[in-house]
Parts: sequence; C-alpha cells; structure tokens
Amino acid sequence: MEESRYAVASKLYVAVDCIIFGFDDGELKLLVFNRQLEPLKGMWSLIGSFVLANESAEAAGKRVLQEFTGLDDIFMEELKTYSEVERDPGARCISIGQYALIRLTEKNTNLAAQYGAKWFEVSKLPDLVLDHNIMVKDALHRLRNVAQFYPIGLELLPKKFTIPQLQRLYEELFQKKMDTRNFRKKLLSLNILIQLKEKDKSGSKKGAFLYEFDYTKYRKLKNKGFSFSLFKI
Amino acid sequence: MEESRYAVASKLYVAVDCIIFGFDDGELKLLVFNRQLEPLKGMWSLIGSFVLANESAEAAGKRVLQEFTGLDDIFMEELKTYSEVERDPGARCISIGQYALIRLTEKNTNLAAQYGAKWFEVSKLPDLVLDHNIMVKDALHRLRNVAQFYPIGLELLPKKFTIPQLQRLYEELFQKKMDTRNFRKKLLSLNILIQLKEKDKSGSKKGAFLYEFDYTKYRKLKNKGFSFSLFKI
DNA sequence: TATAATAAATGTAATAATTACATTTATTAT
DNA sequence: ATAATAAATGTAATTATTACATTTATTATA
Repeated sequence: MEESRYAVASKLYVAVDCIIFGFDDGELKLLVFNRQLEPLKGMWSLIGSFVLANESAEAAGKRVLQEFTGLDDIFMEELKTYSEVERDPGARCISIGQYALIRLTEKNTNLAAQYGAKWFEVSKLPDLVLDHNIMVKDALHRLRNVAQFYPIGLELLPKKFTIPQLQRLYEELFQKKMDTRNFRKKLLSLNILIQLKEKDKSGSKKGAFLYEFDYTKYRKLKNKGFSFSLFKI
Repeated sequence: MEESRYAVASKLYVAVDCIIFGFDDGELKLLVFNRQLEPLKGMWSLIGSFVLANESAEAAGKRVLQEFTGLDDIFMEELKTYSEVERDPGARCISIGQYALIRLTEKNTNLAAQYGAKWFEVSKLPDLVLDHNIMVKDALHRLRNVAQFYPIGLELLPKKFTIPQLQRLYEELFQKKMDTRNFRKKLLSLNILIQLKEKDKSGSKKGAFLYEFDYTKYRKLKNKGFSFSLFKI
C-alpha cells in the first residue's frame, strides 16, 4: 500500500506496560516503579515504555524487562490493549499490557531496587498512575484463569522447590486453602515433577523434598491444557 | 503528564482487524472482504480500520462490524496485537486483532455482500493480505481453546437450535467426531439448555427438538469455566 | 395403508477422577 | 529421651467419563 492511503488516519502513541509478577515468602508480588522524574514524581507506576519505530511491542516489553531485571529470558505474554481515548491525560496514547512472571533472586531484586522499583505484595498494592491498577486486576484475573487450566509455577518458583511451596503458590493465587493429600496426588499425577534426593530444611525440621519441573512435559501440558480441580468451585 | 514527555517518542498508525466467525450449514465460516479499491484491488483481506483519534480500539472494531453487518450487539473480543515492524510494507502500522462471533442471517449476509465481503469456509480460505492469515490461525486457536473450557454456541447458532446442530459446531471446530450419547449427556448436564416444544424437521424425518440457551446460566458458566471432555485428548 | 428410509433419541456398565478426611514420619532443639 | 514441627501418606465414597448399539418418530413411497 502506498503511504498516501495512511495519511488520512492519525497516528497514536503506542506504549507497553509490564505487569510483572513474582512469588516469594509465600506471597504473590508485583514489581512497580517509583517515578523519580517529574511529572508525577513519586507516583507508583507499572514499568513501561513507548514502542519505538524500529521495534515490535514484544521487543519493547522485553527491552524494558531486561533493563529493570537484567534478565532476558522472561516469560511474558500479551494481556490486552488499553485504548480508551481519555486514559492518559497527557496525550492520546494506547498501551499494550503485557504480563510477565519472574523467578525472584537477590540479583534481580537488587537491580530493580537501583531503578527505583519495588516488589509489593499484590494484596497491598499502592495506587498506581493512570489505569495501571486496572491492568493489574486484569492480569491477576488472567493468571488465575491460566492456572485453572494450565500448569503454573515453573516461571515463578525457584528451579528447585518443594511441593508445599507450590501449594502455597496456588493457595495464594486462588485465595483458598487446599488439602495437602489431594494437592500432592493431583500434582504428581500430572507427571511434570521430578523428585530430587535433596531436601529443603528451611521450612521444617523434617524437611521437604525438593522437586524440579520436567520442562518438556510441562510445556506439553501447557499446550494442551487440563482441568485443575483441587477444590469445588 | 505534559505533552513534551511524549514528543520524543514516535507515533504509529494503529488499526484494528476483525476476524469474524459464523456457523452455517455445519460449516465454520469466516467473513472476508474483497478490496474494491486500489491499491491491492481484488485481494482478500480481513475487515479493519484505523483507530481514530476520538475512539477506542474496541469502538473502532464495533464500528467496522456495524458497518459490514448492520449489527451492533456482536460478540467481539480482543485477540492480540500484531506489531512486527515490517508487517505492513505501506507504513509502520500495528494492528489489534479482534475476533467476533456472529449469528448468520439472510439480512446480515446480504449486507456483507453489498460491501464486497464474502463468507468462506474456514478450511477453504483464500490468501489474505499482510499477516491476516496468521491472525485467522491465531483466532481459530483461541476459539478452540475457549471452547475447551467455556461453553460456546450462543453467539454462533440461531436462537433456536438443535443438539445435533450444536454437536456439529463442536465437531467442526475440533475436527473430531463425537459420540452423540455422551455429547448430549454432557451438554444437558451443564444446565444451560432449555428444551422447547417445537422440532426442527429440516434435518430429518423424525425432527430434532429445538433448544435455547439459558442466557443467565450460560454467562455464569462462561465466567467460571469448566472442563469440556468429550473425547480423550 | 404398509414399508422403507432416515436421523434423533436413549441406557448402561466399566473405568477413572475427585472428594473428604486423620495419622504417622523425619528431623531438630531442648 | 522428649517435645515440637511441618511433611508425607491411604482409603473409601462419590462423581464424571468413557465405550458402545438399539429403538423411536416421522416422511416418502410402494
């Protein structure tokens, strides 16, 4: 098509905003950024960026994630676009929400802190700029939805984790206590866990066996989906 | 925020493209548009539009759907954005894919035809412009995914439909034959169907009872999801 | 008016998954 | 040796899924 066809339409600012989840201490957390520049200095905000002329939205999201966490292999998926005319009083700007799941480490936590970013418990989030609180709500909703039909955990938990830890992730996400016997039975039946010889003794005197995900089987299950029934709806 | 902040970023063209599904004659169909203007005259394309300065992406999608079908209460959901730098050789343009499900009627079919649009069987789609074939593939994938965990049919079938018709929709979507006894049993167990006194005799001598969806229950089930198991995966 | 043809409608037994529920085990600290 | 703690385990009852073949209602035709 020729450029002239397009000339009649107006161009818009296009941004990405990342809704970044982590899991630590039995708590689901979200990384938010404290603006250190005017305008809106001191306000909390999701981490985002404009989509530049020479990059895709996905690339923009990855760029921002890399910058704030130092990681370049982060799980990230598009959530939805936010395009209400008045959503940004500064200028007409649509934003593509992307949610990301990251494995918290000391290293990436420190880097984030340097950038003025902070991990908040999802249940204790401050007010965020613009429509960012809505984005978080939508992302949480999506995450719950995903976890209902697809395995979750590989991206959020440390490489080696215990079954009680995994259960806490599910309980936190769904805000429900689950039965340990049934949880264990179901998770093991999925055939995506590899039991290690080691134990993690930080949580109890007895210690809990460490597990790893079987990456290949995890991916397969994530492709086909299943019904994750751990409690009556 | 002040306009100056934004001045450094470049603006992009933002479009929506609608992936419009219908179901008729036991076939899943897609509405595509034959460009009647240069450039690319005669090429098949999804129906789309630029997002205008004074409307949201959702509004742009609804506007286009209304124009081509005369309907203003169409089920439409965002699929994903397409933002590869080179996706449109005419100019840098991102597109928000939206998929829609419509109930085919003579009236809206005629209107579409007036606009040079045509319903193709999904399995016999022509080549489409740009990345539109990919959008269709993604939308089909999404539709299958949705149908695996949520009820489907209300938006695609006529208000009154038979169970065999509904089964054909599922069989078509998943490209699998299903057992009529199990299908019926499962669907009825969901409690979203209301049996009418009338029969549709167009398909057989015996005739099949017509049903309607119980809209409220359908919506509830769509909110919470379920596991739709009609065949072994 | 009996018969053939056709798709719709139905039932059941075997298997698998989910649910509800309480005790024992391994370890550390005292 | 004992107490304390979270981890790990088993089972029976219920519910859902699967596999599979015959009967039924109706129309068209012989």
